[in-house]
Amino acid sequence: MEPAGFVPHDHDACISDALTAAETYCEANQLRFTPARRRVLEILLEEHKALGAYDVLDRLKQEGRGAQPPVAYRCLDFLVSHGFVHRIERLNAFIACAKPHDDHAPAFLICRLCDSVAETTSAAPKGLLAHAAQETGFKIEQTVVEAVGLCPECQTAGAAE
Amino acid sequence: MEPAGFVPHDHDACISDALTAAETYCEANQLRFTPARRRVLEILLEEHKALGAYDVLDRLKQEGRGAQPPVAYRCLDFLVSHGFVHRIERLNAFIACAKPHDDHAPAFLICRLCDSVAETTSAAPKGLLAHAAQETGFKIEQTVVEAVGLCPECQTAGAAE
DNA sequence: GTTCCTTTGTTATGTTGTAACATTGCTGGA
DNA sequence: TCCAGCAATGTTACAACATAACAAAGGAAC
Repeated sequence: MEPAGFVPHDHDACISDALTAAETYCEANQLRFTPARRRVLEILLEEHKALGAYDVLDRLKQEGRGAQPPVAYRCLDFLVSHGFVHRIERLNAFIACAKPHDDHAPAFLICRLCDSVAETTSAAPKGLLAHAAQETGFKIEQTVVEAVGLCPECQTAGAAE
Repeated sequence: MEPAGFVPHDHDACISDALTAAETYCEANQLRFTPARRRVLEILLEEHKALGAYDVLDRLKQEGRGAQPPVAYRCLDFLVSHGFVHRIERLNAFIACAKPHDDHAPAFLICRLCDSVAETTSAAPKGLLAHAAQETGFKIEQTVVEAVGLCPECQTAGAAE
C-alpha cells in the first residue's frame, strides 16, 4: 500500500467518497451518522491532517454550534470506534482514515518538524510482535504503529538536523 | 526475544544491574547521572510497571524532595533520551527499559484491563512500514509499536468480554 | 402517546505537560 | 584562587488534553 499524505490527490473527491462510505456503512450497521458526527468527520477530511480535539472544537464553535469539550470528544470517539478516524497517540490528535473499512492495521509516518502525518499499513499483527505475544499468551486486539522522523519536504527544506 | 513483564525474575538483581549499567554508560559518555535522575530510574525499576509522570512526582514528594512537575519531566526526558526508560504513548506513562543498550526497536504489549506492560522487540525498522517510508522518501528515526489487548491473567480472570 | 434508549448540552474538574526565569553548582581556564 | 560559562535544579504559573456527572432533547418501538 502506498502511504497517503505526502502525495497529491483529488481532494474534493476524497472527501465526498469518505463521507458516502461512512454514511453507507452506518446505514448498513444501524449506526446513527448524526449531523455533529458528520460535521466532525468533514472537518478532519477537509483539513487532511491530524487535528487535536480542541482544534476540532474551535471549528465547531466558529460555526455557532454549542461546543464544550465533551461534544468533540464524543464525536471523535464514535468515529474512531467505527474506523472512520484514527487517533495518533504520539500527537494526541486525530486524522480521517485514508482507507475506511479496507480492513487494515494502520500505521503512521509522523514528521517531527511539521507534524504532517501519512497513513500506511503495518505488518504488526503478523510479525515478531505477534510471535512474542503468542509465546506469552498475550492476546493482541489492536496495534499502534507510529514512525517518527522527517517527511521529504522537511528533509530538503532544513538540511538542519 | 522473550517479552519481559509477564514472567518471574530476580527483581533485586534486575534493579541493581540496570542502575550499574546506566551509571557505566553515563561515565563512558560524559553524562551526569545525578541523584535525581538516579532516583527516578530507581523508582521506575522498583515499581516495574508503567508510571505516569505525576506518579513519579508523588514518590519524589513523599521523599521530601522539592518536586514540581518539571523536576519529574526533566529526569524522565533525560532517561528516555538515553534509552534507560521508554515512554508508553498509549498510557502517557514511563517504564524502565528491560534491555538497556541492547540496541533494539522496543515494542510493548499493554493490557487494557490491568495496564500491565511487557517489553519485547519489533521488526518495525525492516518491515512493510520501512518499505512504505522508503517509497515516499520519509526518513524514519524512531518507531512506536504498542499492542493493546489482554494479558494472560486478565484473559483467565475475566472471561468477561 | 408513552416508554426506553441514544444522543446532545452544560458545568465543573481532573490529568498531563511546558514556558519562563531565578538559582545553584560544577568545570575549566586565567 | 577566582571567575566565566554552562548544565542542572527550583519554582511559579499556565497551557493542553480529557472526562465525570447530570439534565434535557430526540427517535424508535410498542
